[in-house]
Amino acid sequence: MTVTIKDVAKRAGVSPSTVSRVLSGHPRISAETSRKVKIIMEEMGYHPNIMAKSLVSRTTNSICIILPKPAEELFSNLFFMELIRGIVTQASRSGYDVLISSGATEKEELEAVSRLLKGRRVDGAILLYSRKGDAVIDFLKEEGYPFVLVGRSDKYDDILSVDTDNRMAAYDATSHLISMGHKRIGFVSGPPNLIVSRDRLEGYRAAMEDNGLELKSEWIVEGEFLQESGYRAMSFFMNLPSRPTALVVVDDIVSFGVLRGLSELNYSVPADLALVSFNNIPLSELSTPPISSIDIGIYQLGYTASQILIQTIQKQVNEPGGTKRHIIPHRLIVRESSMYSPGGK
Amino acid sequence: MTVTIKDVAKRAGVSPSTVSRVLSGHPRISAETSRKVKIIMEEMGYHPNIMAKSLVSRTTNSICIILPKPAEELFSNLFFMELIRGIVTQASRSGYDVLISSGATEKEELEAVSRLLKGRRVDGAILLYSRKGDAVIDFLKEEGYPFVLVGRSDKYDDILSVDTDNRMAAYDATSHLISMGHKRIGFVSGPPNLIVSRDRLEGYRAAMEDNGLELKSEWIVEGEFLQESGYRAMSFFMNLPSRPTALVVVDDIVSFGVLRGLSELNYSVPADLALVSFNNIPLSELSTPPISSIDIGIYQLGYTASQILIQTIQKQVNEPGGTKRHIIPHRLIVRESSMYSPGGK
DNA sequence: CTGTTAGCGCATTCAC
DNA sequence: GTGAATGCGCTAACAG
Repeated sequence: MTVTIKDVAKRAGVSPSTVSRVLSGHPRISAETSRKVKIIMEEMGYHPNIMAKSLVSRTTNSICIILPKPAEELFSNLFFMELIRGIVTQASRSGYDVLISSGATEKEELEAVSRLLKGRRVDGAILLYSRKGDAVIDFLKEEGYPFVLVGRSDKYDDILSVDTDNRMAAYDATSHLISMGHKRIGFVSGPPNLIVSRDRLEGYRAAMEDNGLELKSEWIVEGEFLQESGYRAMSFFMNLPSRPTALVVVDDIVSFGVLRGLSELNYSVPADLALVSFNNIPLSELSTPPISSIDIGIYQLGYTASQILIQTIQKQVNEPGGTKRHIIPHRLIVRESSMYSPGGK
Repeated sequence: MTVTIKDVAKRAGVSPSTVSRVLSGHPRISAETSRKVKIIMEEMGYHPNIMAKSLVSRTTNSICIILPKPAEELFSNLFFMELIRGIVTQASRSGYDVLISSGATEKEELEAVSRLLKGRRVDGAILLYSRKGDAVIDFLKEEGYPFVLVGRSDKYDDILSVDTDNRMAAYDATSHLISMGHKRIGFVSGPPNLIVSRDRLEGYRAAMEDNGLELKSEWIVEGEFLQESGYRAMSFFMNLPSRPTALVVVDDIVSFGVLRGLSELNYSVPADLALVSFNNIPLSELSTPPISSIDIGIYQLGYTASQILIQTIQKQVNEPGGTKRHIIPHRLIVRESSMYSPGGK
């Protein structure tokens, strides 16, 4: 049923090697033979067997994406799909296929990665998250497989990664609120075991300190990347004796919860509480009021991750001089949720 | 560097065939040999080469997902990611890998599918959309490759597919509005070349007719699966001499645009215009007001698609008696956007 | 320029 | 029960 090189060769009256040479665009081949073989391949509907090719070339022309397991519902959907789009687009352009993998537990995740890399099904991997003390990173680094991390590792400084400068992004977001005249600014954070939560919190702290503003621990709450987290935080914040007039929120989705919470408590945004969050998902401009957000270029993050991974794979050699950590620039999109100066200015 | 069966065999003092037999759980093998070999495999860190395995077994244990090319921004993100999650989860459980593919144009898409299937890199494919007259479907059907369509084909009745009963779903949504006392009901549709748009429109029409309600062509607008479509539709609808009091909207995302449009025109939902839409994305309950929506079980759609594809692949034989079209049940989630009866009831 | 040979790592015949 | 041989489809040396 399947048409092989051998079949084509027989039909064309040449040797299999010749056909193979035509396929790979070998230089030392007569133009006429090449043309003839190509026509016959077309006629017979020849398609190279990718597996056989990989087996002998010891390279698969494909990479894999490791989806994190947890139930980060909303966050995952919007954020990861955009990331995946970037990765798949770039990989396609470079002639690479993308394999998606996930595991129910961290152990399963590791098994999947191990099977894929050690079984030589893929040439490299992209990790879409950065937890504290991640076993998958340890494995990949130890075994020396090409991989890139979207995010930052707290353990290793010398691994390939693509990231937002989250510290600076949070600094910028906070500074914006300060420049609007806010002095009491709170922070709604994400899960403390994610590096991104910690980096953003740190940036917020730095901005507050640099501007000589008070930093109250009760103005900082931790939660998930879920709207519920923002929702719950509100009943807490608004009952504080000295409540903040503005909030930096770790993710747009959480902001949606914040908005809902405030509306139920009959507070209005931005008059009672101004808001800036992160990621600038498309829906943040559709909420009432539209949310100010730091755009981190998610698609670009994915696109770049794929690019540097494939470069690394093709280079073989790990040149020690290369940049390991790639930063995608962010920018603040100011919308209605932060357009208010307290103190009646 | 790589450990092969041969290496293990040499170290264990047995033949490669024996090791292979242990690997595949062959029955005629002495318990002791089996144990010994397994230990050595563990010690040496043996991992089967997936490519070599596929080459000889003529099966890859992987399937591919074809992402549609267009820029269906929001729709894609939320909807497809959920679908993918369902597919990947089920495939993993069945021991299958999932490959994601897309093309910039329909031609590229076809090339990718062809390369993957004909090149024997995957055993089957899942199509995530259903356009009118899709060339990819023609190809897959003609060549006899296992595939399943998430959606419905207008051309073939006998292909494997997983779908919502969109006609009935729209009928239900419309009936709900009618039962609330609405008589002038409009419909905001999606791209007319997508089957889903047409099915939902048809269900709306049927419900209107069955209830003896007038069906005005100016109450129906077509657009994209984007919030802009809903936004634009509003300035049109609300300027109609006899404007509808309720709307069935083809997708939640479009409803977001509708809400924004109405709020800018100073109309309120549901008092001035009641709303029901489809897909029940997580954010539909977060908007103000929360949107009534038909939940179509997106994750389930993906999960089922993967399941029947893999079943088909493993069965080899296409038993003619089997069900080709699988319907995932939907249900209406009533929220504030439709909780209003016109005429002051 | 072209043909011959020898594997890539594995599974599946056969023999014994 | 186990070992030896053969081939999956292809590429990469070798020779000419």
